[in-house]
Amino acid sequence: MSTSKGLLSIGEVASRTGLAVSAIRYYDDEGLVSARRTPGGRRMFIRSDIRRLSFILIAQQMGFSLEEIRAQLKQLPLERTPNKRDWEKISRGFRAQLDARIGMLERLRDRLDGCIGCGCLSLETCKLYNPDDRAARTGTGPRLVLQKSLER
Amino acid sequence: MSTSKGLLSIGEVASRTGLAVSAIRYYDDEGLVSARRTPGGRRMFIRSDIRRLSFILIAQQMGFSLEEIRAQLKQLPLERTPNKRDWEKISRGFRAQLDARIGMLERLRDRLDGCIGCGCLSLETCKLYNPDDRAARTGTGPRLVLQKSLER
DNA sequence: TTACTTTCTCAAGTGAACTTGAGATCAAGA
DNA sequence: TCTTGATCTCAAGTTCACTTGAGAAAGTAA
Repeated sequence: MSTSKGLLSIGEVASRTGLAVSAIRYYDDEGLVSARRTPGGRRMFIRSDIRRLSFILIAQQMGFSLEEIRAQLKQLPLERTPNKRDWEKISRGFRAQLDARIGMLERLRDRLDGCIGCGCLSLETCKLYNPDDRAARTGTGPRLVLQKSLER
Repeated sequence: MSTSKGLLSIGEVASRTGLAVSAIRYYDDEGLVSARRTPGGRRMFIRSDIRRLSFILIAQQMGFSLEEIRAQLKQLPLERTPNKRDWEKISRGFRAQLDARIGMLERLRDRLDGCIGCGCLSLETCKLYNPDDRAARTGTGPRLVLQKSLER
């Protein structure tokens, strides 16, 4: 399967990462990884692409969109194999975002304790509604007018 | 606007919750709320529907899908106005899920500290990959084969 | 009654993140 | 060389959570 240069076929990458072949092709099209090609036109991956794809998986599980992930990955060099320092740089920004997300959920939980229990849940008075939460929304969901002004 | 019976029009509910009229109609179609109708066919909401819709908003912000939210809301009575005890029941299940989600992110963060820093991120050896995370995935994303067997 | 606003239904469109299918080509073993 | 399996491209389909648009009917204020 793997050639003399240690490159990996898409099938091999798929079985090592657990991703579907179609998903990997999609990420390649979207520029989240960039596969080389054989003279015949087949994608060939370097070993560190597995790490790249793994990063995508983990980040998705945390709730990041591919767009956000793309932004993080831009810090990695495409030519040379990323080294420990490269990954550490990403890791820090990543960790910060993760902390923020955890903090948001914790604040929400705390407010929940004092709030749903009391049965109020009324928009005007309830502390559950504050811009903090709304700004942090990810993915689809009702488009609040308020949200517009909070987009960065 | 509001009739003698204290019912609310869809426009009024929209302005009180911050939701778009179209979103409220959608939730009604999906059975997340159930509006009564005037003889003319217009939706009319009872006051506790505002609380219901507020719940939907909060739950979405926490990352729950409408399907999961629907499941939680099934515990509420549709006929009578839900009382404090009704809401408390939901709140407990809700709080438990929230704790689980926070716990998951925290475990991820802890592993991240020892893992991305080291630069391994290799699927075979990396502790970042375990069924715990995969089972908890929400929304779209790569469909892992593994995930199938973990769906409940 | 007229005018105007709000709401109605139904069909179709949107964006994210892929998957599926068709038909063709590439690469490797018997 | 032949056959088989992996891979290719490109277009179209899928799910979620809605939004948009068109055309019609309901309610309300003057």
